[in-house]
Amino acid sequence: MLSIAAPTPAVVRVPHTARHVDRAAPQTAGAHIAEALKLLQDTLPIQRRLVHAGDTIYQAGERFGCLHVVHSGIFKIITYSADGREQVAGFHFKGDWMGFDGIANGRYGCDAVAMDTAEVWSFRYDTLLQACVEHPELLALVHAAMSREITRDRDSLLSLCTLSADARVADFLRYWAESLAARGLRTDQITLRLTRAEIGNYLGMKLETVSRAMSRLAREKVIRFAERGRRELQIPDIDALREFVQRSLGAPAASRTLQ
Amino acid sequence: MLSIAAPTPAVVRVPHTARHVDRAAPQTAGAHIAEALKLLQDTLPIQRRLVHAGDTIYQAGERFGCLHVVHSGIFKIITYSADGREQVAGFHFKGDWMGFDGIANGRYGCDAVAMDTAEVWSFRYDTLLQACVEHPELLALVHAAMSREITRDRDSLLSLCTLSADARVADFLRYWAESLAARGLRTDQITLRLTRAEIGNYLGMKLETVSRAMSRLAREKVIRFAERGRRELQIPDIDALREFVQRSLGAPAASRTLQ
DNA sequence: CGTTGTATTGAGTGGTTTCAAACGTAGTGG
DNA sequence: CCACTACGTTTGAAACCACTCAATACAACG
Repeated sequence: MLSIAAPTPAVVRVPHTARHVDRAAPQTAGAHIAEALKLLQDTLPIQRRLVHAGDTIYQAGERFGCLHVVHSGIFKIITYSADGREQVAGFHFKGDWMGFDGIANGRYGCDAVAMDTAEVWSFRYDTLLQACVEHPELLALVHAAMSREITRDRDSLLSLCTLSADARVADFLRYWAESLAARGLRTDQITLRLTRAEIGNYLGMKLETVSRAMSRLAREKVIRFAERGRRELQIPDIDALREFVQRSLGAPAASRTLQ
Repeated sequence: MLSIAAPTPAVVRVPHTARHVDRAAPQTAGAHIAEALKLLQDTLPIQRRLVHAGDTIYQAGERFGCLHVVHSGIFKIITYSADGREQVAGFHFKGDWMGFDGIANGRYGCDAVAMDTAEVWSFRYDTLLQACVEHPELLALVHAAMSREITRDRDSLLSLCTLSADARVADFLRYWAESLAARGLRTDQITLRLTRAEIGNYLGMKLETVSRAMSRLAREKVIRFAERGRRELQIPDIDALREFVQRSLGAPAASRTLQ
């Protein structure tokens, strides 16, 4: 009997809400990240690179040799299917690593593209491994980053599979705002450097659906559009986004749960 | 799975051992996996565990301490959202590692549940790290496994976001069959130890939709149901599944591409 | 043989997509 | 400065795919 449906966690579960809120404390926000970057700086030969919006750090199929850490800016990850479908697979903020997917078969499996002016630190994978022998903290850092990426991917999957279009957009904005907050960046006035089409691609819906969802979110005052264009928006209260997701879980064709 | 390039591994190779007889294999199928398991056996104190269908290896929230490698059987991974939604997030076959998600914050982020009688090898993470200092191949093994998991998660995302329900089911069956084939197991007669509800949960659709999709696949002779029940099925030709996916890409609401 | 859990199938509803038009913003050059 | 263009966004109406509800069928088990 596989009783999957028991929703009451037998063990202590760490809600992702708690994780991020901890780091979002005004002073300590981004503290780990700063430490991590410092550790890298102290133990490895770094190749710094400044890039502009649209520049690619690496491309799918390219020979793997380096791992990359975001020092500033935001990057998007794009994967391709064998038949050419393209998919925005994730985003990487300050302190995030990129390129892990290349380790297994010696070639990168996706593109990493800068979304604005950014700085990235690159390290040769083999020298990184060597340095890890003397500095175990370094290895711990890498493993934690990979672990987080796996967890994050699963969260995306969960959002995709269980939420309606509107809720998915809300959840995406929550994720984006929290990612910024965790790094001590402003969340009340954010500028998405993504088109509706890209957001839709990432969330598995069409651009019109994204647009409609955001209009609805604005109508319900969960987000607000800035004066300028519809590209920058304000998120007065991140919890309001969470509540919106909860609300939309009740009514519509949402419950894609087991049983 | 990118069509782009030949996968020549740049990572440290384990020397070929003469004896690695994986039962019923086209010679090389499952060869690395056998090697990997042997390496583990030779370098680490293993805790072997036999489990039955429904048994959990670890649960979300439980303190992280061990990594686990599937020696036989198939496991499913289940994640939960803060509000209790549950999500089948992936499957692990022979040679696959489980538990990476626990590294980052010291607690597992999901459940790992056996789908049939299975054997799992468990290792304490800290002793694994120690062994890696003397055996760099071991570290390469772990990193490759994490890397593959990240890539696999992205493939899931891509399938979810760009394929119709029917195509998603076909793609899932292709993935399942290939996972078996890669380990030298039979693919012409497979028994899914999943309910339609679980498949639907994994693929982001309802059980009825899964059922209808499979009926359609059977009608088009891409799959065949065995005499017994509708649980075991035959896949005469894996490429037929691939072609079905391609076919369904042309017509319907499929092109969720950018631009 | 009834019970239970799972699978199949149909009919109707509804959420997303599709198609289409209009609007806003930014950039360019007359 | 104002066309003019290009690109992205918004919004509407209709079509479609997947979901919901419901009934039936099937297999395993006590």
